[in-house]
Amino acid sequence: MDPSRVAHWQEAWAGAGLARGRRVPGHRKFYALVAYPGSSGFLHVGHLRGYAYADPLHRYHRMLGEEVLLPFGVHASGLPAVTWSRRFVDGDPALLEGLAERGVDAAARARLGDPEEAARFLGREYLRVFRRFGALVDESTFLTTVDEDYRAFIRWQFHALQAAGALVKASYFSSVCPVCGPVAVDASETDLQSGGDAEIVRFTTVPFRLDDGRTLLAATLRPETVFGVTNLWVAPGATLVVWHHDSGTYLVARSGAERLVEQHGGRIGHEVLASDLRNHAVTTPFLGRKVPILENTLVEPSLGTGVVMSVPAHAPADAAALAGLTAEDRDRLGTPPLLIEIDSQAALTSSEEELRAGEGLPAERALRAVAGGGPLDATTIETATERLYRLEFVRGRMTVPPFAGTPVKQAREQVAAQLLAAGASFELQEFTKPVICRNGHTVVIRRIPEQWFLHYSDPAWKAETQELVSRITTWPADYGRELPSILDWFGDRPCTRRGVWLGTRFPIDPEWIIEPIADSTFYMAYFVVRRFVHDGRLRAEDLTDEFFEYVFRGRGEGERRVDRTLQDEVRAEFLYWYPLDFNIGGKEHKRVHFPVFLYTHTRLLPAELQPRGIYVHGWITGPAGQKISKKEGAGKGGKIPATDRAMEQWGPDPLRLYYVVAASPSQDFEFDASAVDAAQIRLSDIERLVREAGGSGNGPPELDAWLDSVTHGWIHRAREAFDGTDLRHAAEIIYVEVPSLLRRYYNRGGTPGAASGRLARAWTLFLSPITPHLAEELGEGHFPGLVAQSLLPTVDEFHRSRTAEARESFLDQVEADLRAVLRASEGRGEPTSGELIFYVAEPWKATLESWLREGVDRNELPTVRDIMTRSKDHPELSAHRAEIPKYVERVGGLLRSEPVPEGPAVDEVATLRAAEGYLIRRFGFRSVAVYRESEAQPHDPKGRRERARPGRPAFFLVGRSTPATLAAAG
RNA sequence: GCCGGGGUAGCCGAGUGGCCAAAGGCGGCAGACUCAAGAUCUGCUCUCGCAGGAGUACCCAGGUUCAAAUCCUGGCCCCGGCACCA
Repeated sequence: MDPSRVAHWQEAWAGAGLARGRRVPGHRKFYALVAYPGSSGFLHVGHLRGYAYADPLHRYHRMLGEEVLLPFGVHASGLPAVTWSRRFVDGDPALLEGLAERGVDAAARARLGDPEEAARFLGREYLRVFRRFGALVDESTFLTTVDEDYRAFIRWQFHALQAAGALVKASYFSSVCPVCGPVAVDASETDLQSGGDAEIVRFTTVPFRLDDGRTLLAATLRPETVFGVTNLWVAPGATLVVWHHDSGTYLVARSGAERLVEQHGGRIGHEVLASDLRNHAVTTPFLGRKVPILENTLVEPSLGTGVVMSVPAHAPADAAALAGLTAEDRDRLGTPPLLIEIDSQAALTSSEEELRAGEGLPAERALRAVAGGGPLDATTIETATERLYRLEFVRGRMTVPPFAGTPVKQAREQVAAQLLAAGASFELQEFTKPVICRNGHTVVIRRIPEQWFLHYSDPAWKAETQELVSRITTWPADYGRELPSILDWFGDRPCTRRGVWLGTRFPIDPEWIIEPIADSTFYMAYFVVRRFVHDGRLRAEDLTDEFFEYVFRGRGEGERRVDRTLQDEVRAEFLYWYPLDFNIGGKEHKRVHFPVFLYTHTRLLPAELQPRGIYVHGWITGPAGQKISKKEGAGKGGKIPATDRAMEQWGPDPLRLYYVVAASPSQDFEFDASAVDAAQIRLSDIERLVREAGGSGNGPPELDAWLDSVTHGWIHRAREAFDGTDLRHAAEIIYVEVPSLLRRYYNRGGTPGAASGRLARAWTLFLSPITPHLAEELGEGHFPGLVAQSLLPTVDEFHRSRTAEARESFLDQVEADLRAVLRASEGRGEPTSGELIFYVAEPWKATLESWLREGVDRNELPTVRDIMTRSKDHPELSAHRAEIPKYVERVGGLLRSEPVPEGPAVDEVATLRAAEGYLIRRFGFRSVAVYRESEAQPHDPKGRRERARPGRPAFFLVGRSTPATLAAAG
């Protein structure tokens, strides 16, 4: 189609007010949305995927005569808009180029230094892109989460949650930049310069008392090995510091002390040289043994506390370090105690067995297994450690009292708990690598003493949400099975932050700003209200708690200042659109957004207003499956085109079809321009087929009947697919199957006429949900209004003829058989033309096959003897007694793997005769003759007629090489 | 480790007990059209086959079944999430 027509149709839809959701009492409605995007940069084609599902679904429902609403907003909360705005101010070249491409003028640019304005700008930009993609978004819903009315809504939401007991206060560990405030440490590095992939490790610190009352704190991930400590390690020449906490005096390395202060308070005192401790001994917890403090180059003072427990029996690094000790020191250690043994019953993998081979301490054996006779370098030690830790953690049991027999997994927790309970032990969290914030500061983990949480661990709330999960529909269904375990793990989440974020001030304590995830859990309800604000019928100051309590929950009298009937109207509107039919979002939402969305709804609304469905889609990735982000994706020359470039190159319809068909919705897929090309070609092919299909004449009646009948079939299946939100399957029917049906109609001798015109009309309508522009173009002049606002055809408009379908299936089978024979001979370079003679099976064979089929269904093939006996009562069979045994032998085994025949019997002779011309055209035969088996003898030099089966006529290709003639020629 | 999902033809990717030698796309081959290229259309694209068939095949090894890509057991390998991240 002419690309310039795209804008024309988009204007036509706008002009008809199609996108505007209307409440029509008595009409069914469909309300679904795409989880709103964050305002972090320009979109690339990957971001269109959600709308590639949402818009077709809405269009489908609209064409069922339902009222539909597809809202749009932008999630401006948090840091992304702040960062983007700062990048603008800093003159980021890619960003400026993006602005230039979009023709953003100086006046508009002047506002972008304000993060809130930047968020609004990006929101309008996204809206423009989605509109250009053909999505019918109701723009009266458009909002950002930093609009005043939205903030009023969020304030109500938090008051309501508090009243419902959903907010609690507790202390909390958070990643914080000491200068800029809290940051999110995650791979997207939205808030960070580097270190987004850092993980948090939780050390247990184990206290070892010196005789003078001071305590060394060793940091460990394996507190259960405290029973096997032979000594402590510190770095050679290390300097420790004193950490004063409550009444305790602890010795640790400086960076560890700094972390302890962040996480547990206290203060750092004077320095202590580790060499001064050289001749001291410390007392181990639990056992009270005296062990020495030794130096070891493997100790990294910046990790943990810089003090390490040595457990030579189970830690390869410690075992390896023994070799470096003087004989005198080694004597002081004594024999390393064994604490853990591997369950002898456990079935070990070969790699696990390998670790245990040989003699000596477990750590020594592991070292030998990994080193294989080679040197004990750092990598070897690390690998041995990793493998032994895993083995003992999974399969090991403690051998020392009081934990003898306890699995290591449990012992670890119990030891840590007992140490903590005894005091003088602390949990110490740290990153596995340095994390640097956007402004270049090192991010730390800090304890925040008074933090507000959403109390998602509340058993009653969780149970209610689980109950909701059991009722909702998810796509893919796997996600529904996964959700209960996600909720199981779901704990309290902090819902406020401090820092330079965008968001809404926490109404209970305005010092805080509500955290971005927490302010985007219930906005689906607010979109309905937003339309009234947009239309000027409500003002932000009207939106009080009383107002929302009434509108969303029917409680109280509402807000006095707002007109009563207006308030009732808003309430009615809310009750009309709710419950939400689908929340559509990328798979990144599976573990946070979707769960909290469900949580919030269960707490705020009654059962009948709970969401009905969640639709999860995968990502569009760059080459090699790389996730693409907004900041890198749209760059020049990349494989992932910017949205505008893609729309110019292909237009929206090929992209929309590509998205729907390219992969299952839940799959990620790599953007592939050549596949969009293919979609475009397919669409122009379809356009031609539809345009050529019109006409008034009739084709051969049996073919027209077939075309109507298969149209009945595909309409039924396409509707079913849409109803089940299986857009991909629907698209396969509409864009792959229908054209091939129409082509077959023509191939078989149908001509453009009334029948193909009926199909084309129905087809045009079904093209509309996924490729709406093309559908309008094809429907222009053929429908009273726009195609997009027409009703889809029903199956009743097309008569189903099983006879016609059976006839064509029969012919299909005949063709397949012919092709198989021709293919074999083509390979020998034989000519394909000649005379074709059919021999149609006699009815007695059908009777015989039905008997055999009965046997197959009972899973016991009748014997020839049974058949012969039974045939005595059937004259038409007994006349062929001589042929029966051979036939049974040949066909009996085949039946099992053949489909059960269905549909009415076909008049094979008449059908083949009617298809003579077709077969001549298609295969290039000189002539085609059809005989009943019984009359065929004079025309059957090779005795082929015996092969005839019901539905599978025998045939003979006259004038072809045969073994006999070949032999004669040779 | 825990939870979840996987390993399908040259590639991507459908497919959950028989209609599966396996949709669709890409790539490849042949033919048509064309001065030619491109585009488009048609057919083919595991192996063998002097007749509509046979053999082998959906990570590997076993098993259940009349029948397995599909169910079960074991193994090897891969991916995602694991908590505050929109």
